[in-house]
Amino acid sequence: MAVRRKIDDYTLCLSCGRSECTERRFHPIMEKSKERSLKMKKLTIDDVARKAGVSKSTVSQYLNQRYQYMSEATRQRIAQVIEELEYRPNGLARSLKQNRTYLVGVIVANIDYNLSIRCVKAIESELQSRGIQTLICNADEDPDKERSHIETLLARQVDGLIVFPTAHQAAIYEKLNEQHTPYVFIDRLVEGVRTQSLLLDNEAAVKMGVSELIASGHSRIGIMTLPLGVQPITPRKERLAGFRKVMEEAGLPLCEDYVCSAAAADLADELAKLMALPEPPTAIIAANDIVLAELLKASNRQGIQIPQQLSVIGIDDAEFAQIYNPAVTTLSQPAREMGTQAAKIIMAGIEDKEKPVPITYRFAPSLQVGASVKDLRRGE
Amino acid sequence: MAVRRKIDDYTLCLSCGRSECTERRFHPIMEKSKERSLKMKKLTIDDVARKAGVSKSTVSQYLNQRYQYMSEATRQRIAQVIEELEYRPNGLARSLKQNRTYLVGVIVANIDYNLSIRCVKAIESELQSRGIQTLICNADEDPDKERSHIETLLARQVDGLIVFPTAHQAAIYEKLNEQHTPYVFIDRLVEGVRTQSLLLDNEAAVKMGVSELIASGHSRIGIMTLPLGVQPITPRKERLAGFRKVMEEAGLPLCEDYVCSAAAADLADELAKLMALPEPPTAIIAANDIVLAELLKASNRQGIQIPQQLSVIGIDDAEFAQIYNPAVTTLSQPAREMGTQAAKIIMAGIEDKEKPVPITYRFAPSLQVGASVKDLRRGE
DNA sequence: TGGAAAATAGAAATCGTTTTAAAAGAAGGG
DNA sequence: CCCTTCTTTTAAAACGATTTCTATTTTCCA
Repeated sequence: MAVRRKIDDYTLCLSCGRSECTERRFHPIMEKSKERSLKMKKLTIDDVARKAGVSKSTVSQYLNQRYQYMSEATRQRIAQVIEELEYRPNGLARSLKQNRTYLVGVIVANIDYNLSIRCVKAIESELQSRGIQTLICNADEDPDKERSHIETLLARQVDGLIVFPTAHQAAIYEKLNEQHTPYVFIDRLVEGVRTQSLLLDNEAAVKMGVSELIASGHSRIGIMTLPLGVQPITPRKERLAGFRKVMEEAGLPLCEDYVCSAAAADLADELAKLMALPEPPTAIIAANDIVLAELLKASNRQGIQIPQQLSVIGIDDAEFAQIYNPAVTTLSQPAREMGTQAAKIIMAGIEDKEKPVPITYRFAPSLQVGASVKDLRRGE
Repeated sequence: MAVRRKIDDYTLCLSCGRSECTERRFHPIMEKSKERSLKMKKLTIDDVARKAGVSKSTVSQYLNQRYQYMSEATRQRIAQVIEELEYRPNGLARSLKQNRTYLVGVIVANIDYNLSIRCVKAIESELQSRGIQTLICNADEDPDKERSHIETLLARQVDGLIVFPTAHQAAIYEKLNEQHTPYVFIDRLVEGVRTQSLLLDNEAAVKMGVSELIASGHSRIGIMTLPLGVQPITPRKERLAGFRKVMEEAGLPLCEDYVCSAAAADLADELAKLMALPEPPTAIIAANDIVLAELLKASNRQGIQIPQQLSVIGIDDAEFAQIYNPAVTTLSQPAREMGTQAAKIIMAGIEDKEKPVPITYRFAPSLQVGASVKDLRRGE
């Protein structure tokens, strides 16, 4: 044990419970540093200029790769000095003067959705390839946090914003329009705001799900979503509305008991109620990741066999859908593509300085066939 | 359908496949904006000063809440003008002058681990409560990306860095020490670098796992990890080494066939090989999220019954462990606490300007009992 | 060799703040 | 009524770059 506890000068083992550790657990011991006090002088462009024997304007030209303004010799000298000194220009000063930060802010409504993370990864990778850094903020479904993040990001002069909005705060976004800050919405819309948006074709997703169920002989189909609330979040609203419409189009009876919107914590109860009906549904569409998770957990606990007793189709990109036994059939979103496109659009907005026509891009879901749908026709 | 396609001026349905959409799918139509060209003049502190009839120094004092330098009347006047104009100070200029950005960079080795996200959420929330913004970067297990992220973040003058390192690039971090930029490691260590680090007590985790299995009568216990590689990543290395040690301490025979490190894609094969042994293990410890995911998927496909045929214990915080049927017993990390502490430590480094003594904090894992371990004693 | 054009270097203004030191005004005491 | 002593207010110098415009040097050609 001794070895493990000495990886560094001190290694306090929080699991050992020894009394000697307790006191200092979370109180890092500091020691005054002499060097720190005598203010570290930072390297500036002047230092480089002096050492290279040129003016700082020349160095600046070099930094911005305008080599036509200097002789080959100067160029090399500057390069060498920068190398030696390990000089790195101060991004703040640069951005201040250039009025460009090469920063794009991403505000995620809820980072717990797998979709968010997948989109963000795509956004980051696309932007990075263009030399832009991404500042990710999580609003945690709180409109106030969303607003405050926008304020902070603007104060930092970000070049653009990609937003998974939490609510319908049109006023904020109107202001962004006024000051010509490019922004796009992704996954969800904000009512009354004219800008570019990228979303799943939610109705198509529901339709594909229902079709799949019908093809397997189901007709008693239900849907579970999170609560709609006063300002319904786009995907929930569209998926629910889509469900009603699609069922009607398919000529299937829509039983209101089969349509349920409830908070995550209440979904288990709702499921129990559904299954206790004289005529329970034979299949349920889980309108998103979170609903699917609750649904699976609840059916484990309640001993509901999937798909023998209940067929399930999920919408979204939950990782666990593929891992669950049986694998859950889902309608997944082209998250990578959506993120990449969002990034491209925002870059167009930043670089072209032209006002884009508001467009809502709709992305097609794709069916990931699992084994969570029972084929009623063959009585499997 | 018509309604849905007109949420905004244009709504192109990417799922409908109509030929008319195809062309413009990803080519946002731009229109020249007249206003954009006549350069938006940004509101500055001068505008406020002029309108309030005071000097800009006074306004600046106001902005920094040093009200003792002005009369109550001026104070109110400035407040009002700022309100009217909706003036927001330029963060770049501020940071440049103050030599403080109120930005902390977080570099995540791999954002696909649930642990990463949970830590990041905790970090973000702790920092935000102190008025600090978090800039999250994903290194994607690529040391070059890690390095480049550090460079960019430093160029932006972040106040501190929280790093889930990808490899053992000591040199970079030495430089951080030299220039007195506070940073901490989390989840993994970098060999040869003296700083504060926060990690799971990996050995304790393995020990708890093995104990749990022994308590249920298992003795043929295996472990699966991702590849160790040339520069072994801390948790893998420690968990594997810990396993060997703990088995020995427990007086159990350690069969080398039961110890396997392989890439995610090869784990299914490895599992098949293990189960095909004349004496297959009765239990396996999955050393992290990814291994557990592959293990579960593979056993689904290979028809291996958990826990009847094989007991499983996972280390880490995979969401799907609780959702899987049966729920998987895991050793989970106190991610929230780790993140919060990392944030606190980095803030201490930033504010106290004192050099911390290098400490490696070890966090205790906790056992989440599921139903993935068969009790061999009762022949369950 | 003179002079114009091209190449190179440098001075100074600027970006939008903060901060310091000093000026101006008000109040109080003798 | 002048001199202190506070209280308010302001001017000016940073912060670390970029950029424009001018000055200097080279080069080249007649």
